[in-house]
Amino acid sequence: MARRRQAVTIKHVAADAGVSLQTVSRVINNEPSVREEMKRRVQASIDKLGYVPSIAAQRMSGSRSYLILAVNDRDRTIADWQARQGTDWVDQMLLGGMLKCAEHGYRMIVELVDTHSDHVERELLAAIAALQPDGIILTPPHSDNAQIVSLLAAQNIPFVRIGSEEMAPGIPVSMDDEGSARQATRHLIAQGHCRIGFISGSTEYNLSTWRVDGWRAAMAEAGLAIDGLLADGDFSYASGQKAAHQLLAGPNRPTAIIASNDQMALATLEVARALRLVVPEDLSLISFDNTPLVHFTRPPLTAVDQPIAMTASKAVELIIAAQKGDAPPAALTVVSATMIERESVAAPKGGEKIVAMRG
Amino acid sequence: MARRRQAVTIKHVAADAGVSLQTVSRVINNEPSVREEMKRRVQASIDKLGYVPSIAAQRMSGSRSYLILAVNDRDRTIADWQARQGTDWVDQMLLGGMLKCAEHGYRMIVELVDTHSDHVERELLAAIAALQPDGIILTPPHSDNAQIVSLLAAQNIPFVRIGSEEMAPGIPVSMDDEGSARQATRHLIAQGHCRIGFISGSTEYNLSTWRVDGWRAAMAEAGLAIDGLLADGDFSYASGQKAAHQLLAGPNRPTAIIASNDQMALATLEVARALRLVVPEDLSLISFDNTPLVHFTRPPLTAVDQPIAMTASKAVELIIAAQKGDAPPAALTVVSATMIERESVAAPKGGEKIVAMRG
DNA sequence: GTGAAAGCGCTAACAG
DNA sequence: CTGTTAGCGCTTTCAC
Repeated sequence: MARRRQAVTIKHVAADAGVSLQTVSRVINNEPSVREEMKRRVQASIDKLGYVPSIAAQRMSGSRSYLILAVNDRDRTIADWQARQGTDWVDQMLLGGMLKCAEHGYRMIVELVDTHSDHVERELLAAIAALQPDGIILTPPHSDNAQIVSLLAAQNIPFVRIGSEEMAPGIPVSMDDEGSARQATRHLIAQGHCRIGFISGSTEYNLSTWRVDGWRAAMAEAGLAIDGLLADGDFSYASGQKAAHQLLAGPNRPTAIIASNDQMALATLEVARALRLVVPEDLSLISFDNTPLVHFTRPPLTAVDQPIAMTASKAVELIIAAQKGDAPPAALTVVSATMIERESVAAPKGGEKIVAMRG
Repeated sequence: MARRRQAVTIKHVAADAGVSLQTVSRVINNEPSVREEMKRRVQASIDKLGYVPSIAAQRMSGSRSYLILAVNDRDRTIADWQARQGTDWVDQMLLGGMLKCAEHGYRMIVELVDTHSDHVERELLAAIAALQPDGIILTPPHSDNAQIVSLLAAQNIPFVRIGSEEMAPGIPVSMDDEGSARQATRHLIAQGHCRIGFISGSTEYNLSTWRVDGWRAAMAEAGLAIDGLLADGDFSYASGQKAAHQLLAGPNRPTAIIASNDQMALATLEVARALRLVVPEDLSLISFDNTPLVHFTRPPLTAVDQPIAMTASKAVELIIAAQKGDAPPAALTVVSATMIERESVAAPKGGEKIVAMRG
């Protein structure tokens, strides 16, 4: 392949505008110390020649690379892509993150990294060395991986930890998992439910714990018991089936269930159907994440939306700010989740409803 | 932000191994003219120091950037991401393309470009100037956009046109739309269907035409009439509703329908339900693309899978080969699609079946 | 086969 | 405010 060179460089612009390279550079980087008239003149040449700075050259000379790495868990991401069940985490990251990047002349590069492997360090370091990104966005379960976090801190590279609340190095951005779990639980309580089951997610993810905590808190504040109402899952469909069975097959079953993700909610729906329980008449159901599949179930699921796009967008903003030298936010950044009401929730049958209405 | 420099550079490796920069460079690029022993010695230092070449520096000195651009239509892509209906085109591109890139030390960057706008050229040129990618993957409808194609050809940059069959500049890779439409139609004919309706896609996409052609060809080879059996859609749900209505509401309606994408198939399913037609008993249905939603409909849809991951992977291979100087394939590269059978197809009721069985 | 020199496009540091 | 100088890390000549 022929060796391609930059078609039009800063030199051409400088020559065309009759100024030094430096002045052009200053205009490009929007530095204050340039006269308006100069600025205009240079900008005219830039537009005329269609000049665009080479990020490789910019990076070389020690400034920004205009690259932000979005680091996702390799196994889970690939599994999701292959399963084709509609999990659109990466798309939502791109939607929020890439578009925000574009606004500022940055690009987002998706990078897959094994959380588990003993060569996490090597993988990450290699990506950093190769790309020299201006910032890194960590997603669960990386966000609270001590090894990764300390490595990044040592590299002195701005990074955001999505879905984290730990005040470790890097900027944590929470998606308010506990709050939204509480909100969902309260919603069911307000409908008159007293026995509300909860299916938890993989303990590898801290957000699993927070979601359980939110449910627990809401139940407690309403003075409701939770014995036998918590079932363990791991986000997989199979684990959801098992958990739903455990919750629904016995006596004194819950009148409502919250599942920690959509796959497990789907599983619960199937188990309910098999048990001849009609949703929402016999069983109300709320799921977490609000991935595309919630539209297609019968009935469509009321779900807590995981605000990934918004969070990714926020993460990019925080990184660009950090890059500019701004201090990170003092308080935890929280992007709040909202619950999308569909058709899987109703008041419970029978007396419970009345009790609640009186209360 | 502190100015970050490459932690370990080629210099460190050279010093450690006691050789010149040049030799290290040769080892990195796997050039033949290095003695085995030297190579081993240098490699040992590389491993020891954890050296990874800086892509920016490599790019600067005129060699590869190890970056491949995957160019998608901005409006459509963003609309899909926002709609959250499970369209996973980008994911599948990443699955196939990014993983193949990783095998060769490349990265894939997703880029969104407006097909329509008058500044397509500027957008693309800007991306090329900024990133200096080693290759570009064009997706429909860009793949047959003459403006884009000639621009890229002029840039002397290897590019693949996915979903194209035109022998224009760049390397076309077909997903065999006509062939798979023919296959789907034949499948229905083999089940005994004689009146097979077809809902076409947006004419902005050439593949829409090919899919129609495949259906037409299969109908013709079976000696079946197609009058009143073709309805125009544009890939949207709404257009699918309209087309399905047109096909199903009149007299002498088809016993089977092929929709040019999943959204329109979904719409057809709803229209059929409204018309009290049971799928597949009263109406067989085959859709195109096989996006996640096909799992979740009632019944799950038999669908022609669009082999995006495989195609993206192939595209990356072709670009890397071109980059190395290999000649592009002489013949059109075809990644064949397969039909995934689910539960939306059955033999038609009544006489038609018998006729077909006799034939 | 290996090494030394030059330069890719840009910016940081310093002059003026 | 603007221009000059010196690299950034690497690969390409070209010598040896």
